[in-house]
Amino acid sequence: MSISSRFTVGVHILTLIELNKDGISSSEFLAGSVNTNPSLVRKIMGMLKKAGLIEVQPGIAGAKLAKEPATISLLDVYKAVDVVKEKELFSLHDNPHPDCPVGRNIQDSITPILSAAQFALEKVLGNVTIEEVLKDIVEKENNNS
Amino acid sequence: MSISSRFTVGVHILTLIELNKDGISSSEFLAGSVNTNPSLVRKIMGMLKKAGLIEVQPGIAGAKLAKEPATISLLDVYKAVDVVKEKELFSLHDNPHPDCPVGRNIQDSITPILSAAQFALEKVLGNVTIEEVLKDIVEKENNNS
DNA sequence: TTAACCTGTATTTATCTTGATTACATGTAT
DNA sequence: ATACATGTAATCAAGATAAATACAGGTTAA
Repeated sequence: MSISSRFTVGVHILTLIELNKDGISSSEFLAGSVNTNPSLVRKIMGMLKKAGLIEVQPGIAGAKLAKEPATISLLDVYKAVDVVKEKELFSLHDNPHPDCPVGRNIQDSITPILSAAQFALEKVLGNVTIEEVLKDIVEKENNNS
Repeated sequence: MSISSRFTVGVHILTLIELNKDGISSSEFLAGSVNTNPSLVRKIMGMLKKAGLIEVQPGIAGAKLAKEPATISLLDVYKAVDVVKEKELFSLHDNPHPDCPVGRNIQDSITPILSAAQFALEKVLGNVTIEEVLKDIVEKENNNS
């Protein structure tokens, strides 16, 4: 199992909007770069908008970042597109048997560990911004020219 | 999306095998505590056996840990039951468009970040052992008696 | 040896999530 | 009024999970 590509697509979208800041980033334009359909892009754009990361208006082509790219972390995107519910990255098996010492305590025992693991993952994502991703891409471009 | 309960069920199974070390931990016994069916338990037991974490023999009832519980980490279990493939916790969207600077570089740019995040998660799991989980459960039992 | 019981493994099925696709209502601009 | 964009819902196929069933093969005890 893996985390929905909505997350990485969201990062892709935000990065491209910033790179194309002087142009018009319509859902069709973005979908072309991601290689998916405009509807999915609009759906993700809706989530990013709701989270206050981009500005889009009905009827008007193009999206812009709502904040400086240096202030948007990958964690912001991760949470915006709702790929993993709070404290639910790991699934527990329901209704372990209460007559067994392990059964009646295992969930309380391991939940903090699982939360810590999830938090460690999120912390890494929180330390990287859209600006850094874009800068890295620009560098890669320069090295290959 | 969430990570299959095979992982947490695996932890449950190993912990109970150790707690019940003087008894016989058959698949039916374990399934009763987990509250699932013996077939699923045997399937997971097969994975744990393959990973060298438990000892089971065809036809002979009961499983035993193959190593000291202090030497089995949750990361060992996580890898044994194969819930997340190597470097594939996050999914990337296939075939971004090569004519776009973002499209042709985004995957190389964010893959190291995603790997780092996944590694951070795994590190937390690697720092907790079955022995610690069992000890915590025993403590919880004592506090509630 | 026979009967009872266990593990190992395959298959089937229902359920859920994802992502692709289509459709269309609503908003904007020329 | 026409053309085009966003917002959103509905549908669909594909893939994964876990429950359930079945049975082959191994072991033990009577």
